[in-house]
Amino acid sequence: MKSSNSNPDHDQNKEQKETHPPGAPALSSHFIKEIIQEDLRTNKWGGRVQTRFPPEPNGYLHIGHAKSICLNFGTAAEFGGKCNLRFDDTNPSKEEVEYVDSIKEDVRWLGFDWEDRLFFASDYFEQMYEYAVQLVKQGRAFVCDLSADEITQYRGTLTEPGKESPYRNRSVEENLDLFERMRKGEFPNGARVLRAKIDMASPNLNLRDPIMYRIVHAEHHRTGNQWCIYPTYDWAHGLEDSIEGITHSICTLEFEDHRPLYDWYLDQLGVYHPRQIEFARLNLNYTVMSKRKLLRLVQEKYVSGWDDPRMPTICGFRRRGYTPESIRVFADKIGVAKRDSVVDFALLEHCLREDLNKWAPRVMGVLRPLKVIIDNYPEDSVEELEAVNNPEDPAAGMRKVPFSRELYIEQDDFREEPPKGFFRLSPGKEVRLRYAYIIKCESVVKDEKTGEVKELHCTYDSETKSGSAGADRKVKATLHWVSASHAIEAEVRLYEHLFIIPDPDDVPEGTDFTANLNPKSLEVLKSCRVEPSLADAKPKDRYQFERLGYFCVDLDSTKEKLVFNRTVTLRDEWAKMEKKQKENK
RNA sequence: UGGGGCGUCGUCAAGCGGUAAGACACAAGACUUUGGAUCUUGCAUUCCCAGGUUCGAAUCCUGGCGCCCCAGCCA
Repeated sequence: MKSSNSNPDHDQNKEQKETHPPGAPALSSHFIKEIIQEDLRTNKWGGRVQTRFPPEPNGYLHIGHAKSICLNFGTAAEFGGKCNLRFDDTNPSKEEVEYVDSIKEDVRWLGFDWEDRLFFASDYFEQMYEYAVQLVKQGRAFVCDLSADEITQYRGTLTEPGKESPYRNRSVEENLDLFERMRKGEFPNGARVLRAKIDMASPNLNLRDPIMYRIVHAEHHRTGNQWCIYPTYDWAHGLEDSIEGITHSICTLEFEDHRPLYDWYLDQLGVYHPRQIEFARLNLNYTVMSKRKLLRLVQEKYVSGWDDPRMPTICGFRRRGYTPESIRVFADKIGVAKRDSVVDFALLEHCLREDLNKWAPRVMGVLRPLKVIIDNYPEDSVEELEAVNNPEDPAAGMRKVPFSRELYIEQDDFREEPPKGFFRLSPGKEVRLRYAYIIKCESVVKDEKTGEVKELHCTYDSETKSGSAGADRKVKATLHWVSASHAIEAEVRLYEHLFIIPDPDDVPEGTDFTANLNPKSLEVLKSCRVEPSLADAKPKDRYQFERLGYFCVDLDSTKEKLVFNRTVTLRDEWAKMEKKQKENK
């Protein structure tokens, strides 16, 4: 990861960098770091720290993978070590290049660099085959002719031991011959497998003569038709780690039961032997994380695709406007432990706001426009008002915003009958327009039939212009606005949690997680108005729309038609109050 | 009922025998031309439960209880 102290330039009219340099290094500690520190102290690995991120290219990466990526790349970097990007491509029937490309893009976007260490399990197929031959020669592996069903039956159950395969005691010569012929393609899919000879009575099912190779006549995205036998995960993974000289092989909890097998293979072979360490995978409330469920959301069109801004995929968060920095900080804050947990989505949003607040340029945009006419403001006059680009960063400078007689404000900022605690605009009340004047609502024009508020007639106090002597008069609220004739029309896509309840899998009998999909997770507003300084906004640019939230220019956006995604709202005390008031009724 | 893990604030999470960090969330207040940001304060007499060891236990021992994972030729 590169680090830099230079301040990115966030002037609206200049290029916005998509990513921002990482801040201070993480300081949090966890049990894996302790293991590494101890190993460094005892010089167990000759002072090396070598990790790897080993995705299977059978789907898109999600925020759970981000935790693993940050753990593997981040921890290695912290101890002066290296982390490999390795594709675990041992199952040609499920894997595709589309996925390897997206995975590389996502890891890079998160800010990590595998340098020249891009590896594929398939690069080791020949070596793995030789190791398998070695095990056969040692009498620790055999070719089994049982069918898949039979193998299942022979395996026994959680409480009963399994039975040994009738093929278990074939001679080394016969096994060698059969295994070679498996490789040559003499047998159809499923006809035979190569199995390790361990212990059919082991209480750990993984040790009941596990399968090392299966016959799969399928084209592999990298090796083509070179192979028709493919190694299983358990057989392959430790070998991959061993070949690459991994020191700490970090994986998730469900592989804890596999560690004895990982160790057994490496011990039998007498080769370099990394240490496998397991940690709890990330769960987030209000979303789902399993590849299977994510795939269903895409295939059944509940979302527009893998990069739908509501998806917990890395590309989804990217499109939504999340920053790599915020995800890295999040990964650090959630910690690493062995207990199952569900992290509050609010923490991720907190990390996002914390980052964006520092540098996102402020602009004004009105989502649901309400026309305001300043009756006592000169008809043809236009003032260019000074606006601060970012109060958190004086270096971000100022910009001009045009002000005129006809404006738009937010519909939410006006109430004909203001509820308790509402101190925005209402009939007879005063409010400040940001960077402009204090205005007073004089009258309300409504649609005769529907009663809908069409426009507001106001007057302004010319003595109260921002920055002037009379500007210090206190009013309860400051509203954002745009000049009607200068504003640019834009589409804004509003997002909420994809699911309506914290645990999407909490469903009544007979339904599934899709029953908890939030019908309001996407709302498209077509006639929003944004200030003219946004005319040159390009996809991926991020802004804070004052008082509303952070927004990101979407990939669909064009010069003619701007499209924004709401990345995250600002914290909103009033919304909270209002919600509480409603709940109390 | 076999094996492997795990149980500390609403949610994450430190703690490694010396008397419960921190973060998010929440609540109250200050400040504020973003009801944003910032600041201040509050928020586990108690660590799944019950015994025991000890001057002293969240940490050690014993016994319970609860949750997660494992019976793919997936990873």
